[in-house]
Amino acid sequence: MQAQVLARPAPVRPIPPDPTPSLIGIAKSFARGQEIYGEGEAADLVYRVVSGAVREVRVLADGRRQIVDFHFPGELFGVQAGRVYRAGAEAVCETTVTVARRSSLSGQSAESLWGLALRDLERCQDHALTLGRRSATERVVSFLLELAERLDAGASVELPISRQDMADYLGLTIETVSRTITQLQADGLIEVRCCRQVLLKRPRALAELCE
Amino acid sequence: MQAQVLARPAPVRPIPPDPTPSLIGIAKSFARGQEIYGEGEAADLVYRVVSGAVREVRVLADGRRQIVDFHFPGELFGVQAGRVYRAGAEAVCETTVTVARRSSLSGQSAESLWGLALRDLERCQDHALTLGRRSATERVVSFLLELAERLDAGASVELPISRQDMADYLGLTIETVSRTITQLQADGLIEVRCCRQVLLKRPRALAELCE
DNA sequence: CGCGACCTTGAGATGGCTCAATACCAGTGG
DNA sequence: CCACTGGTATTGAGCCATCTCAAGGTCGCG
Repeated sequence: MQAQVLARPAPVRPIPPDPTPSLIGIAKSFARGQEIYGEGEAADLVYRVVSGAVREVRVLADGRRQIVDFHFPGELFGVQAGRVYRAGAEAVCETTVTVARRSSLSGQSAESLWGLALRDLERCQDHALTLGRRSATERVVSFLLELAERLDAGASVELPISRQDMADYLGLTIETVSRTITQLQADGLIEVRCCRQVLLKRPRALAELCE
Repeated sequence: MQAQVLARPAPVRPIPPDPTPSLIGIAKSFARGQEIYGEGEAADLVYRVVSGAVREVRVLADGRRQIVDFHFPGELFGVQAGRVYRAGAEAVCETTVTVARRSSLSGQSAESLWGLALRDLERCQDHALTLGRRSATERVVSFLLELAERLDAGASVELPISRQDMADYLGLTIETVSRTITQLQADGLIEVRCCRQVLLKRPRALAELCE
């Protein structure tokens, strides 16, 4: 049985690393779990995470969920090719964003906007590889490593993300995620201080696990 | 046992629907299966399909393959955020493309390039939903429907794509793809004339199957 | 203290995988 | 013309990774 000191979402430091185009907008806050916009709504606004984290969600008619991406401080989201959001966006934890009209992007250089979309695309393709071809263990490990990198967290990762969100991102069930984490700990590869704080004890070995 | 009149790839009509930026380049042909560029190579060229079809492939160290996207006539591919291709590109069948230096894109408008990347991204997110949350039957059906639409093929889809490529795109094995198609035919939803030519007999029912 | 949200663990079921055999077709060479 | 080969597709049988269902634990909060 696992020690379970804290079931609250870990705070995410508001560090905008700003490789994205500057975008002035109105600040807005969302509570944990709150919807920022819904699938199918008119996509006339674009957003940028200031602090917290955002999930982009696609849902099937029968309720199956797939999180297609997370966004962390400094990142832009809500930009669409069409006039409607293809995925919903929700706050993963207490989150603040800035909002701007989409038209306010037109002044940006082609390079910067295009680069942003391309980076998202590449991350999505990595994700597709994970979903299509990796085992449960590989999925969880690659997720932890990706998160450590994106949050610039070193070896000690504070998960702003629940087991359910991990499962919905990784195409697994919550039970499988939980069991996998337990097993990784039993193997000495990670240490789970509390369920939202994970220490990557053997990053080299972890990286080898997923390729 | 299935009639199997033809195991050759179906030809893909060279119909560039040209919503993409005009891009003059040198024409080049590739044989079925031939590599156009490899994962990790310097990404200084961009390509456009003239006829045929192209697959973008990510491969794990142990050989597991995931096709992250297909490209059909008129579509651009090979554009990267970084300086290196993140996925390899291969000709699915006899294919001709035009090639240009990446720098030749800089004259294009922000809107058009950006829109292209965003469309690819949205398709990739759909793909992630399929890989993460749909059953084998749903995957195959959504693939057939997507292909019918992208090839503008109506109800009679000529697959330029082998069972193995379908499997590698859908995150399944070739056996599962084959069994699924057999079952769809037994259910009267499709008719397989030869293994590369599929008739969607009840498109409505098929669409309902995957959402 | 009791409730609700979240997480873990166990036992059994199952969808898709693995391994193996067979079939079909195109091309090649005798 | 046939035999043979290699690439592709289909089918079957058994297995296993993950899912489902169910129970219990931990924490934060009213």
